[in-house]
Amino acid sequence: MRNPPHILLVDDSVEIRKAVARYLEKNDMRVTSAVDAAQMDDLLKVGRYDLIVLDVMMPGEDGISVCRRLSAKGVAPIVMLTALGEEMDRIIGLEVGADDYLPKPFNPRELLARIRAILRRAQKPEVLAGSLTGSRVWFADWTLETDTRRLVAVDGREDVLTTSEFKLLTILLERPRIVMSREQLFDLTVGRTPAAFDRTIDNQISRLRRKIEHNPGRPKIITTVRNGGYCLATDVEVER
Amino acid sequence: MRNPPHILLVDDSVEIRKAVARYLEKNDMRVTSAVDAAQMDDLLKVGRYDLIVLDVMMPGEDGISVCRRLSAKGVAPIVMLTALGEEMDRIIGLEVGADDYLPKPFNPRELLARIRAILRRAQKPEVLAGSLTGSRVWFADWTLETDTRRLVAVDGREDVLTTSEFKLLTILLERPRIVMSREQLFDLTVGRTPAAFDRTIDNQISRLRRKIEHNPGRPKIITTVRNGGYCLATDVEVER
DNA sequence: AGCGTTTGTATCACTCTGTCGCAAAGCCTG
DNA sequence: CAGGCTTTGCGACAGAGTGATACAAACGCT
Repeated sequence: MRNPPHILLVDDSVEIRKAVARYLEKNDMRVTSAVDAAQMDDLLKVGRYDLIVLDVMMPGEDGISVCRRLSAKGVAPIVMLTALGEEMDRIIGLEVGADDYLPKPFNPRELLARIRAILRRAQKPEVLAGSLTGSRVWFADWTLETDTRRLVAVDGREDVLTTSEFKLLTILLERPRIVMSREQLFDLTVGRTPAAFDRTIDNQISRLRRKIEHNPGRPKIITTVRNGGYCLATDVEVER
Repeated sequence: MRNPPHILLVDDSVEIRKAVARYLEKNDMRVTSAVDAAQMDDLLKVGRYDLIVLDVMMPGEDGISVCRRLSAKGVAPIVMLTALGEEMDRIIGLEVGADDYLPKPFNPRELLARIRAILRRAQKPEVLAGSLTGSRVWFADWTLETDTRRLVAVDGREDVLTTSEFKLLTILLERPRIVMSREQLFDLTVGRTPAAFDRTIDNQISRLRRKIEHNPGRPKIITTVRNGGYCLATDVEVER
């Protein structure tokens, strides 16, 4: 996580925006505010936030709809602010994908505590999120130049990966030692959910192995996990 | 996450344990209960849980202390149950490292919702070898390369373990000299509770022994504990 | 449009793993 | 110590999962 966590606060009330922003800033957080969903979208286009605090009752697109939209994309964890009422049930039911909610009126201290709790939880996976763009990546005895998609071995051998081989390898390199299901890999490479019995990933892995494994029959870099998927079984170092 | 999430419930009241367990189980979760911190520690020694529900008021070590201890080790996310409704205590709960809290009396639906919210966020990617990831493990006269699942003997013999053999062995290596029941082993390898009379683990053990025991008929590394389970009967050393 | 390359689908052989069943081993009772 | 019961070990088998090949479709380049 970047040092002071950056909170995006969406609420139509000036008083609340001011009060919450001041309180959170006093407690080592950065706060950017938006009055409604439209303004929030503009901010999200250009910036990254660690957490979004979202009012349910807003003019224009309401908080529940916004929340459903955002959480599907997994932009950032979301805390909803709700007036006591029926909506709360829906939020508690998690149909919308919020990570927590707080009934109004709330104590800013409690908001702070909840934000911290969520950020703390979100911290772990953060490590994996780094993109490899424009870097050089070392793994096993290969170096991958991510801008040219060229693979260079320590012994001088070299090879160029195709687009999808590269994409697949990159995804694995970003998550070393983590078992990735075929479904996840398909999703991350193609961007869709695979049909049942789709063997595309198997094939891509097979082709990738032919290029990077010393002995493709006994793969050491990309291992198979039966009923699980595939796993990059080496350390990875990124040179920026 | 392993299939149905496994919840560890710690509360000294029988009624609460029963009610909560029944409700959560009805909603596709597995629940294991402990009456106090000591019993909880025993369970944590041999099993893995996706989330811990922890009562604050307990005889023996109290919930706050337990929570501080566990959250420092990052065993699992924690939901605290507190009888005290005042805000102060709630916040203390969160600052002590709980991931959420719920004031008693609570609606089981709400507990379920919060548990789901936390699990969704916590979804830890599966790692092949748990705490042994990326290391080399010495035991008996074998070395296990956790990267490649390769076993190398001092005399040069070597072998490659299958995914489930590897998983099983890893689990045992992480708990040397501790008797693990078939149920626990099944849980940790497959992620579910075994059906009655399931012989899967027996078989896996048998296959594992064929690979690692000098004389599989007289096993010295993995010993059988009648009516107990199996136990790794050697010292283990991990080389990073 | 024509060519080579890349990617998806179908298929077959092989491995892995859960289940079944029987035999062996362990335990208890008398 | 025999007999009966329970628990465990292990071989056999079948079904599912996976790797590799072959081929067809899609793509990109000239």
